[in-house]
Amino acid sequence: MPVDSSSLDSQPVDTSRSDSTDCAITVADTPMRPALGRRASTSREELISAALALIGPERSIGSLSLREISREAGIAPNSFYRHFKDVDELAIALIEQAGHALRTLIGEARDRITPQHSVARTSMMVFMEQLQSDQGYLHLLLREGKVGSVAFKQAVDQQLVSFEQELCVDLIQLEAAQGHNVYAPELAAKAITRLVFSMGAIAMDQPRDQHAVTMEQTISMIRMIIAGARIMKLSPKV
Amino acid sequence: MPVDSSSLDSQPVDTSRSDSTDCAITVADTPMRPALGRRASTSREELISAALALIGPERSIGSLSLREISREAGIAPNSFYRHFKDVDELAIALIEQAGHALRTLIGEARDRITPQHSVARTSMMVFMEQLQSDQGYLHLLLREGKVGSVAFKQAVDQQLVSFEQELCVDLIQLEAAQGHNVYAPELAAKAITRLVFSMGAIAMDQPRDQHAVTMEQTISMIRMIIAGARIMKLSPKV
DNA sequence: CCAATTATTATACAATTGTATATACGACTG
DNA sequence: CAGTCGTATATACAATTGTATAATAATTGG
Repeated sequence: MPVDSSSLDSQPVDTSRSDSTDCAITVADTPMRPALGRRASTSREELISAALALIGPERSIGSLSLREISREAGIAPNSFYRHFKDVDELAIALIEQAGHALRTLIGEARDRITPQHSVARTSMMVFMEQLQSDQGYLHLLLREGKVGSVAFKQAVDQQLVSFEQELCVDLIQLEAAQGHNVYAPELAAKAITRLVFSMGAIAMDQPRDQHAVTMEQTISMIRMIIAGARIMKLSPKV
Repeated sequence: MPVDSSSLDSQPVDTSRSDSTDCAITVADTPMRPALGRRASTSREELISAALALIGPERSIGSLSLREISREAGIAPNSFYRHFKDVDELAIALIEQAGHALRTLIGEARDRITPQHSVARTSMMVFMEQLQSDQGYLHLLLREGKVGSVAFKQAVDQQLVSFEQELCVDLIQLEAAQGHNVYAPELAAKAITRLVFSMGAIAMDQPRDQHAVTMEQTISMIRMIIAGARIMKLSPKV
């Protein structure tokens, strides 16, 4: 509980310009002046991509500070509040955006499924493609699922559930087309989804030349699940 | 970059005792005196359990500060350094302890496997038991796997790999005892392990009365994997 | 074109953090 | 008993954080 405090905030103390009655209204507005007052209002998206730019292998969303994000976005710390109540709120928006983008992508890929490449393989290929050309996004869903506020975790989970549901539909349809029928397709879809995300998270911490191996492993695992689900449809007791 | 600073640290400013030349050597050592100087050296374990006490649904290890942990352990912030270089180093120690404890527990449980209860069911029961009587520990391995420093993530992953290996041995043995033979048992074991941990993490964020459902779902998933692995042993093409 | 509104800013400040420094205590060694 | 060494502490401090306040500029509506 500091008693005395003449400490200034923000940038290094510049005694030449502070402590004067009118401190900000410098006469000649040099082009370098940070444009006090109003500015363009695209800041919301800028904040989101600033956060996206800051997260990395060792930085999770939860470890980002409001000031850090604002700094990266090039706005004053307090401007943050105009767009989000919290860092947490931004995090949730980010997750929703990531989930949506990724599902769109995988959805498009699934429309291109050919008889040569199974559902499993095609989906995994898109998934790993995304992982390698990490524009960001995928990281979020892979690793941030289990830490953070309740609201945040729910947001992540909701995205995963959406994946499960879409996969479930495809699974039933594609298996039917091959004359198969699976036991508890929603469970199989959940198992596959969670497994793929687990394995994806593993891949993220691997050197890139191991990705192919991990991908093949994952495809084998998916096949086990599908094969098992077919069998269990025929005789649920195992 | 504060220029002036007569601010004191720690507790609220007590002007009656600071700013004197000898500030700490109070004459009469009242029994309440915080025992300056040396103390028992069990502090390392105390720090670990202090950290364990602090983590919860909304607090991950990475969000704990050195000072917070020290406070909880009842030692001075700087004493922390005598035991760990970092909070990260403590986190790794904690993970290793958790993994060891849990594997011991599940190992014991597997020795009690009966023909009535499958491997899957027995292991899951122990797992969920641990989850419910959350003495801590399990949380760590379930949710902290993918955020934090590289070293930390490796430590968590190493524990999971140990689980996989033990499960793999059991899997081969128990399947053989039933006259079965599985395809790529190490992959099946990995799939099961990762799935169980994923589902466990889901359960942690659920109300307790849903645990039974989640557990049954997980067991079904495990059966799919095992059934699939059996089939694929017979004809690897699916 | 002026007033009201709104978005953005600068400044401030208490809290907290990690760590540097010096000091105090206890236990062992002689 | 004295020395000294490892372990703990108190104090200090700069950095950073979240947020409160008030000022300022752009936009909008009349």
